[in-house]
Amino acid sequence: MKIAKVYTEQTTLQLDKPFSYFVDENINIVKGVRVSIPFNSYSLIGYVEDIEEINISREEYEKKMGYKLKEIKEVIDEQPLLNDELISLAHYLAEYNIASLISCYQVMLPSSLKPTSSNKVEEKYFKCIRVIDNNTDGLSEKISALLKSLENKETYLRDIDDKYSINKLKEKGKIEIFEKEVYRDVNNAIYNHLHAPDLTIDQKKVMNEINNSNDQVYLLEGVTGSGKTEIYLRQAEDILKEGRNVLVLVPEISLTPLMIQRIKERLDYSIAVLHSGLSDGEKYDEYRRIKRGEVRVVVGARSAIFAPLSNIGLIVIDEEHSESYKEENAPCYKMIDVAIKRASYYNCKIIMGSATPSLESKTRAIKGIYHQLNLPKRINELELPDVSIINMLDEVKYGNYSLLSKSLKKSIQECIDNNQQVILLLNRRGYSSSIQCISCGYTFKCSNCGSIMHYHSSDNTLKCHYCGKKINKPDYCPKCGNKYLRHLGAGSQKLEEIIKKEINNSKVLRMDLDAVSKKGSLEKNLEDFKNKKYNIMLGTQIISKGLDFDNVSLVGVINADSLLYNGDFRSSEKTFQLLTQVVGRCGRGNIRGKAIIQTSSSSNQVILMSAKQDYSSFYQTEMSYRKSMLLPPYRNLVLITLGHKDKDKLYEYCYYLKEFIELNKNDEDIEVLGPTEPSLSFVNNQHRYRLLIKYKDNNIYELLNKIKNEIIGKGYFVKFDTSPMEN
DNA sequence: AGCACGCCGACT
DNA sequence: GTCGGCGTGCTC
Repeated sequence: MKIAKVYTEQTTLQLDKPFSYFVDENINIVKGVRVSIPFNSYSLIGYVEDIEEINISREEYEKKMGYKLKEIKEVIDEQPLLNDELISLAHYLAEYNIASLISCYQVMLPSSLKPTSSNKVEEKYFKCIRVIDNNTDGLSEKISALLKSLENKETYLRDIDDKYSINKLKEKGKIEIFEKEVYRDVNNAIYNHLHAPDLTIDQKKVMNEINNSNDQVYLLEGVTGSGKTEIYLRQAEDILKEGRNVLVLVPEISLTPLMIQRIKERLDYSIAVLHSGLSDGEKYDEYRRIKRGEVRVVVGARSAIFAPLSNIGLIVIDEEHSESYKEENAPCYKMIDVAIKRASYYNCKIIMGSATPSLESKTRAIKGIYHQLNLPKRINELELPDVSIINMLDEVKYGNYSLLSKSLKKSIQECIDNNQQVILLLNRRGYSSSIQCISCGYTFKCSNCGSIMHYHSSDNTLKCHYCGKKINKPDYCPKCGNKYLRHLGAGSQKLEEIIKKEINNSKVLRMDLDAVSKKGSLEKNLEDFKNKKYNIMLGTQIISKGLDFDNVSLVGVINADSLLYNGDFRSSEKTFQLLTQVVGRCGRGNIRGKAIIQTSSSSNQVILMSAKQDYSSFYQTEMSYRKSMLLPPYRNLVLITLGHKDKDKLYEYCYYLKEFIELNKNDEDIEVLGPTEPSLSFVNNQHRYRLLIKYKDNNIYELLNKIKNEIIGKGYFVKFDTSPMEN
């Protein structure tokens, strides 16, 4: 008798175990496919983890196990969805991130192949013509010419205008029309081939260092515009020549077109793209092209790390420090961890580059876990932009309440008058933010722990997301008594209006989420900006990375403070990275770039250091802060988010759980903080609280699994994050 | 998670 | 009497 061990599509940890189903002898089934199954009183999609051959009867098995077996209703796939490497990767993901196995399979697969009941995508077919008899006897001149033109190849019916003659040929049995599968083509642009530029001395040194080393992970630290991409391209070229494949990760969907262009201009190998901006159909097709071995290079955002590419010879991770490499939903994986796992399987190198490496990665490089590489200078001896800092408090003092300082306004106008282009960064934090006194720049800090407090409009309070302290929002600034308290983070539409009104000849391109989410519009917008259809690009963080326009000579940062005061221990790091990146967007052509940073904290060290692009000072300063506060990378964190519709009950349970952890921890170095309210404290009709575990080098997984088992079945929503980016 | 079952209050 | 609120328990 055959038994299928099936995981249901339900991602809850409570159901994170296989259920046995009876498999009829006549059913063709292999492990690793999706099936339709009856479950409890309803019907679900399941994933067949294993098929077992058992030599007792169904009745005996049922008696022994104490439950009735149900039968698989339908087998959905013929072939396994994933190969052995990716199956074991799913198990690793589940274990490492304390997530259900099925949720791991679901993030790894494109939605059309996910084991869930939601939408299905089908292959796309075009009608295609094939000649079966090329004898032209008795045909008119026109029709025989057509038949000749169709010979020895397959022609899409839609490419033939003369449908009448085609029908004639078909009637006479000269041709047949069949359905041919076509891929939905997502990156069909063709670029002119470019020759490789000469390498700088630094670049040569880096290339040699990689080629002569057997280390696995390389951290390529290079200032903006230092030619990191050239290193990726050269390394990729060598690997592709050897016959091995290359996986390239970029932080945002918006950077894929540019990366693909760079690769296509230089390397003549087939490329696939994978990111969430593709339609389900496109993703399905790209996925299968990769799986069938039809592509050599895959470019994509975070989830592309699960591309079914085999024989990987190199993984490139651009802008290594990027937050977007962290998945915030279960399984809350860190892409870099997955990359390292896959690289060890294929025994290949990972090259990750950044101008501002994350503290974790830099620390690993210093310890020698990663191999440090440096590109300290911009190529062509280009100078870094000239950066000035504008104190917005002074502007207010002199009666300018606008979002634009006089100096920035003047520079924008100059730039436009000289036919050059401007990038303006407007930082905005969506749901909750801090508030700041417009007059003295005071921001509210928690009196318990010194963290920045968040404003919550629902009950007009300020809350500390670290220790949980909550106060009512004061009406006046406690420092200077001013009653104008401004929310950090103003809208991009407002700024667009101001610019249109105050700057002559401005042609503004607004790049916010709406502009990017619409399919194809991003590429078009970037292209239009490159072709100077616009002279000002205004946007949020998406414009800070990777963009490379020769004609941009001015970068303006509207409000450098908004990230700084978002109440997270990584806020300094994020601010430094963002400012350094965005300043690096200008002065990449022949003109020396200029950057203007507007801030209400003009003496803030982080802002001053990013203006100087001084990564090493920043690293020193921030590390000593992290050390004194016992924060990563000196400590590891685990964030447990719990949810329930009854807020009081949830709060009480959080305290119970905190106690539970205290009792079960086997090491004094393990500390539990909270419960605290997350910035999104009410989701899907559920309240949320979080507990934060801090630990040093202990093996925490035994404890985490105990916690998991304690929570399971109590009716609470739970999410584990073993490498949280925030607190 | 999602569904059935069951126990209680307030309606025609 | 019976409709529907949600707490509880189970899923091969």
